Amino acid sequence: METRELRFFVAVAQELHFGRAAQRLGMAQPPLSRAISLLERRLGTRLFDRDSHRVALTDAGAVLLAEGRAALEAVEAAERRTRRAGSAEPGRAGVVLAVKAGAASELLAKLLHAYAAEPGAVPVEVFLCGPGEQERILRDGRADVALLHRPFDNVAGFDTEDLMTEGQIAILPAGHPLTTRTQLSMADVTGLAALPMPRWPDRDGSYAPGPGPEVRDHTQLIQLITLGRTMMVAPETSRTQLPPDVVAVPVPDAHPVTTVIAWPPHSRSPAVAALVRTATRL
Amino acid sequence: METRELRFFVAVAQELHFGRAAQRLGMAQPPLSRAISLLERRLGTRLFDRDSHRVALTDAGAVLLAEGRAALEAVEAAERRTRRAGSAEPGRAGVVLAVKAGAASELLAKLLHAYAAEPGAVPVEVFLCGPGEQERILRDGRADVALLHRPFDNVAGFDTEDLMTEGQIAILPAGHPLTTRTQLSMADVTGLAALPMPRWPDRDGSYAPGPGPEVRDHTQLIQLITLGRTMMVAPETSRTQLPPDVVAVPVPDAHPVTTVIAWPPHSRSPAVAALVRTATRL
DNA sequence: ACGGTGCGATACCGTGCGGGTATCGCCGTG
DNA sequence: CACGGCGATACCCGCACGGTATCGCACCGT
Repeated sequence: METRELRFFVAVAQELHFGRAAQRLGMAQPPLSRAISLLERRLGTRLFDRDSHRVALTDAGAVLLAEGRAALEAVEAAERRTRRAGSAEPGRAGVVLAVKAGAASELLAKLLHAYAAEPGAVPVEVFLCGPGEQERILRDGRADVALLHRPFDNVAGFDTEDLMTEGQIAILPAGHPLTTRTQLSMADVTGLAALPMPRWPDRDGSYAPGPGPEVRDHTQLIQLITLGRTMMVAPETSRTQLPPDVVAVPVPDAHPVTTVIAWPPHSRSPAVAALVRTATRL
Repeated sequence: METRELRFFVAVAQELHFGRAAQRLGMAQPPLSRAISLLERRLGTRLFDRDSHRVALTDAGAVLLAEGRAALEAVEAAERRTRRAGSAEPGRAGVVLAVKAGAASELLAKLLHAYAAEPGAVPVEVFLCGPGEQERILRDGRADVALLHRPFDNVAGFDTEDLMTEGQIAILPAGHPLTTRTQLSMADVTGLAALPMPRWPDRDGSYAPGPGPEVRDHTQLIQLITLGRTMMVAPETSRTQLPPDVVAVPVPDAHPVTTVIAWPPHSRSPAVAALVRTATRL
């Protein structure tokens, strides 16, 4: 199976419409139809149930959609990582480390400092990204290694080492009634009609419906908290980056957050290995 | 990047010889040379350092070899799983479970029995394979889920759930001096010149050099033990399948063996999920 | 009931790319 | 120094892939 065919298939499977899929692929509809039915013939299986007015995935099609997406990502990751490895002087190829902007900054600083002192250390480019984006960045090859946060980030398919575990705190606007408490429970902070939790964008950039404000990054969120529009529950160490006009209150029963260092399991990079070794020794 | 190009590249990277690689690919050498240099141009990077008498991987080439192999495996897995999903009647697609022949037989029986009793259970095909082969079978899509044994099998890249942990026993020919002992240490059993550990085939079917006999499956191995030619260290539960003319002695300091159920992290199969759920509840 | 419309399938055509053969250029070797 | 082995280059050919035109079908509205 060629990646071209897989891309065709995935486009049709997403659109469930040959015409629109063809448009998205920048081609005409007939060759797309032909390519799909040729693929079906080669696989010995229908991938779509289609009459002239509806297109639906078969069971086999659903399998190919899940598996094929993963495969396409692997191919693209291979391409990106090769490009990156090639655009560096030989023997000194850097690594890209993906971290959530504003998270684990102290740990990150210690890690970078300790790693730089290692013999044979290589330049580390830090790729700052939005919440939950590290996973995608690491999967698609834009990064070689990442700091993720369980249980928020999905670490499936990566090798990981735990680095630290911490409790969470609620971050509230100054003067809010709850700020007088010395600690809160999750029941206290979820479902506050006056202070709904913010909504982060999905992978495709869209927002799920809900009462909270739509946010895109941390500064935006902090600003909305100071304005008394929302609140958040975050790991304890984020306390160090808060402005003076918000208040942090521990939430002992919130799920503890574990910061892990993650890398693709087939990584053969000595630099990634050294970075991981350094991280686990902190 | 197309999988065709990747296959070309991997062939050359393995052979480090354009002529032989072309032969293996069933094509002539010139188009292969052209394809590789076109790929290099598209990636903006040399993949091989080559003069007229030597071909060697560049750093970028090494990256592409590791990443590209994983990507090709993902594509082939997608293809196999789709074929399998398509060759079953709709809604009743079976699952393939890979297990090492002769291992965890009691656990396996309990699992199959318990799963069959679940509502919505689906036929489970058991794929019996040689030691360490499960990983490959699961990675390349011939199986959907597998029972693996840490620390022997490499579970990197899979999601896993631990099922059981057990100690190991040494399996010796009856009458051997060590069989009088009530327990042994690893130091006792490794490096016995008279009873060298057997050698299992590599993934490519070849054997590493060493003193032990070359074995291919369990019955062969057991027979060699009864003949007094070798011995083995195996999980405790394998005791139930031993013939009467061998002796098992506990080895408390051997690394404990954990049987895990493993599946590809992107699996969307409800049947696999149900099987895993059943397994963890045993 | 019937023409309209939207969509996938089919028919047919041109071209560019992938593969083949012949040959060159380079270098290590007896 | 002639030879042989190997990768690169030159050139040619066939076909597979993509485009346009059109068909067939099913669901509409009137």
